[in-house]
Amino acid sequence: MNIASITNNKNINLTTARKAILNILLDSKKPLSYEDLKDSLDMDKATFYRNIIKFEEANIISSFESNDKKRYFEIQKTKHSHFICTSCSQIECIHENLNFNLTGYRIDNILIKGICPDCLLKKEKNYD
Amino acid sequence: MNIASITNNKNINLTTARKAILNILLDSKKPLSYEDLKDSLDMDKATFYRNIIKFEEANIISSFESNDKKRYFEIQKTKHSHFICTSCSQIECIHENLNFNLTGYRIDNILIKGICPDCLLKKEKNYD
DNA sequence: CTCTATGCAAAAACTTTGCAGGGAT
DNA sequence: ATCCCTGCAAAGTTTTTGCATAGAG
Repeated sequence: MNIASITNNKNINLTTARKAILNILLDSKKPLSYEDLKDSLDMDKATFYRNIIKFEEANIISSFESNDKKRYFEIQKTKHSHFICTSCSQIECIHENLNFNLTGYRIDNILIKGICPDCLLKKEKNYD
Repeated sequence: MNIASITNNKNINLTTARKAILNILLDSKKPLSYEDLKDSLDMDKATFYRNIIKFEEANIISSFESNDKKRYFEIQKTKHSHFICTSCSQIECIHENLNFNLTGYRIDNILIKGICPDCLLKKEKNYD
């Protein structure tokens, strides 16, 4: 998987800025926020966000808001869902198949919020 | 279901402002944003948001960000998930049981993003 | 040349914080 | 008397917009 194949037939010029964004997201194992990305990116935030809008319109990347109120971006290399711990704000990719039938809907991504096993254990220790 | 039973044993004084917020959310069939609520609420936004933080800490209400970048609040009367259409931004409550086993996790709510049947049909008509 | 992409600065949208006054116990 | 709650104004955070310049085809 490479950025040329991703942007193929999508009407997206692969500028230096766009390549930089896509390459980092492609290499990353987890979704990244603008804050995570900005030090590695040599571009203005306006350019970043404008390109993000383009990528999302073209269904090249997807984003979701995490517990820390920041938006996280990713290229979905394989179909997966996300678990967000509302206690420690950790984001986990869930590769288990979550199957349910919402007939007629196109499902793009699934966000599950709750408490992760680690935080659940800590809670038990503190309050029991 | 009433607000007194909801706040029972939760260390939350039921002030006028708090009753107002909870009553509206309790009556509503769908999640509401601050913008949806503000005209019906006679309080400053600071008071609103401070109380929301309290309610969330007490697990009385939950919130999620929708496609319009706004935060939507609700009291979960019955366990359900939400579907957000990234095309028309509509929020739907999904009462179907989504079953998968994430052992060790506490799951509080599930957000599904995609395209709703109406928007899918419109897309087909425009582009086929 | 024309169209698209970029940087910079300013603005926008939503939420939070500081502080001082009010109310309840 | 203390503690919690509130309003107002100001600040904070993330994202978007306007405008002028630079670059690609």
